[in-house]
Amino acid sequence: MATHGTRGRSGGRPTLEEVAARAGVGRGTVSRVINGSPRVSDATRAAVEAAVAELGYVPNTAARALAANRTDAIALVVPEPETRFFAEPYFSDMLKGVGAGLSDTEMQLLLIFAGSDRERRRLAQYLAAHRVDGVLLVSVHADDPLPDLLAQLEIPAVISGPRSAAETLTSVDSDNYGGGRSAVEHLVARGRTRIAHITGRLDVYGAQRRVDGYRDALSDAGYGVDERLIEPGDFTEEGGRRAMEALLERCPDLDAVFAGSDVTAAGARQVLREAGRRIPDDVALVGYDDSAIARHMDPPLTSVRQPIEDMGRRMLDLLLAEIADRRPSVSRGLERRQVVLATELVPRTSS
Amino acid sequence: MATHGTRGRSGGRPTLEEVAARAGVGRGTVSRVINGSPRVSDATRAAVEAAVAELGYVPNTAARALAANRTDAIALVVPEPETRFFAEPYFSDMLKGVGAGLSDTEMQLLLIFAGSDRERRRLAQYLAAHRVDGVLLVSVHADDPLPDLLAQLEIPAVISGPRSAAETLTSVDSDNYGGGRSAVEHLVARGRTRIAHITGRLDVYGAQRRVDGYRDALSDAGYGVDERLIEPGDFTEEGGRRAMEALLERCPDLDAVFAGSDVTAAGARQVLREAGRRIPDDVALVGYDDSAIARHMDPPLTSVRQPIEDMGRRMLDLLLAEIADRRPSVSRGLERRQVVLATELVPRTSS
DNA sequence: AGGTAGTGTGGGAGCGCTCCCACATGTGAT
DNA sequence: ATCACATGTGGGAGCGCTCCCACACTACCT
Repeated sequence: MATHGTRGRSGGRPTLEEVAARAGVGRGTVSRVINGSPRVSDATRAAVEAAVAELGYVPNTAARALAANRTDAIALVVPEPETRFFAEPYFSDMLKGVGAGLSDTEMQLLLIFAGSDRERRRLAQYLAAHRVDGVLLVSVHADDPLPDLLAQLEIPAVISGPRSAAETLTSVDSDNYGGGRSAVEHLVARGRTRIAHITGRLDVYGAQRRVDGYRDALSDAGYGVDERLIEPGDFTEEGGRRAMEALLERCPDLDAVFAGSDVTAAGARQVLREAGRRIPDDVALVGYDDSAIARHMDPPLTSVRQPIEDMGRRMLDLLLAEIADRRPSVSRGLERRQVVLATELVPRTSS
Repeated sequence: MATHGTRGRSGGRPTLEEVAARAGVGRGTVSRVINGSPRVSDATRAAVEAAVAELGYVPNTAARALAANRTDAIALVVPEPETRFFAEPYFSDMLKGVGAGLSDTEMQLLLIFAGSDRERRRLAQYLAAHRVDGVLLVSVHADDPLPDLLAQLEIPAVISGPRSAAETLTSVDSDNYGGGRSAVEHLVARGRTRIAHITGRLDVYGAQRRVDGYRDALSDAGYGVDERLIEPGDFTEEGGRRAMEALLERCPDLDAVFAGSDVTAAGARQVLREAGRRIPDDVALVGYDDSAIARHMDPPLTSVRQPIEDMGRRMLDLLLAEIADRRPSVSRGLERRQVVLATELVPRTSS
């Protein structure tokens, strides 16, 4: 009997070995049953399952992780301060989609914020320790080093919104170009001719694509693109206000505004109000995201809906597939996947 | 050379053994340095640290967890659907406090929602597998079985808001009784005499305590307690509306309302408006939580502030202490701790 | 000189799994 | 009967740590 190394465990949790003894089989067989291997006879499987139930056996994750070199956990990394995470419905919707997909799985989801430098260092450490099998990365800016770190560590990752047209990571995105187009086409159809655009942060690729859509739709409609009607914003309300003020001063004759986000639109709306412009009579307003704020705005805001929850779901599926492909089985260098989901314009009374 | 069990590791991450070889010391010594044991000479420590840096060594968490029987992770369990979590600033503030405290630590925080039955089963499984060293439990109702499960599994836990006066778990709470009192005292000082109360969910102990404070403050002020002025709510806006309607019908002469939460106050405000009562001229209104909504309400809402972020911080500290006390060292059955933090009335124009 | 502490240090044993080789045993084709 | 091959099964080895015992060495007392 080992008087050694028994370290205070007092008949604690049952182990595989104990289940095996109880079921009258070997350790390997129990492991096979637990992991759903088909190479077990029905009778044996039943016996093992009975033993598991009787003993209340629960696998020891640490031991499994050590032996199998995997963690059964993935991380949702948000390279933003927590405040933004809670303020923007984008993130919570995405989380909802991921969570829904995860509930069919044994996988555990970790939510990691990497807004500050300190948090980023922690994250780097965390990833270096391979404490997750894969990473979902949302809201990444063009110059973010995180994707490269992930690649270097050979950690499967899926990104929401490619960093550029040449993105190497698997990505899921909504059709920002099409979304931009549809907003403008809608305004054109409503008879607007002087359509301004307050962009999102231009170091976010999706924001650029919306601008592209805006330009092309205007060209296609036969209106030229007046560069003075384009003003950079940053997705925030304050940014929307500033941009709207600049636009109003520069082009007082504008009759429509396509804002880079609903929050931006809210900022623009305030300035328009203060300037005595009625919405939609004098100026039509279209937002982006179709978040709760759009429905509650006065007047309700026309907005371009992104299927964010679906995006989360798709990201998860792709990540799980990539993780599965790295497992002992064959590593058939998957082609890189870039999934793009359609957007949809939701018309309301602001336009 | 082992041709066996080498399982595809191709000069992967360095191990303790490799660091030891590099530094010219034994495995145990490296472990001691990594874990900050004082029983290492300065020269040896320096040599090991150099080797660690050169090799870029990062401890394998799974191996550590297996050998030491701990996970270096704690969970923040929210027994609510995710939607509520994002909707109520209470949770995000608490998360902020916990996160701040955690950044000084090696501990990892997991956010777990247990709103649905399915999620609760998953959680139970998760806890049974001892995948966390401790649990922070927020927003627990009186009949929740979770605390008992935790106790049975002998997992250290700290609860925000005791379930009753006889709470056995370590808890951190704000002074709900005092908060209730201060709201009423404030209204009395403002000359109000017919003060109604829309309660919170009464299966939440804190909501009961606010009622107690309300009653005692009224008694002390020399006004009796008119039971008809007390109407149960449930912390929601809709509940506030319903309660306010009932109150107005039953006691049209009321001149003040103390609501169980800011959101409830928002609901009450709507009904008061519709009934043609001016705030604060006809009816003074006081909320609870001092959330963002209080500042943005029209008119700005007087509210009782709870130091939620501090509460999160304190909960974390207590949990870490409890975890530390279970470690190999002496287990000196700590006295149960019930921490109560002060609340503060923030007067605004609604009263 | 002989104890008796206290420091550092090395390394064996073991944590509870997964992986995989070895070995049955059971088919069907030759 | 003989070989081939699939199907089940047991158990050794090893994942990378922590814990702790054993054994130096050094002091500092008797």
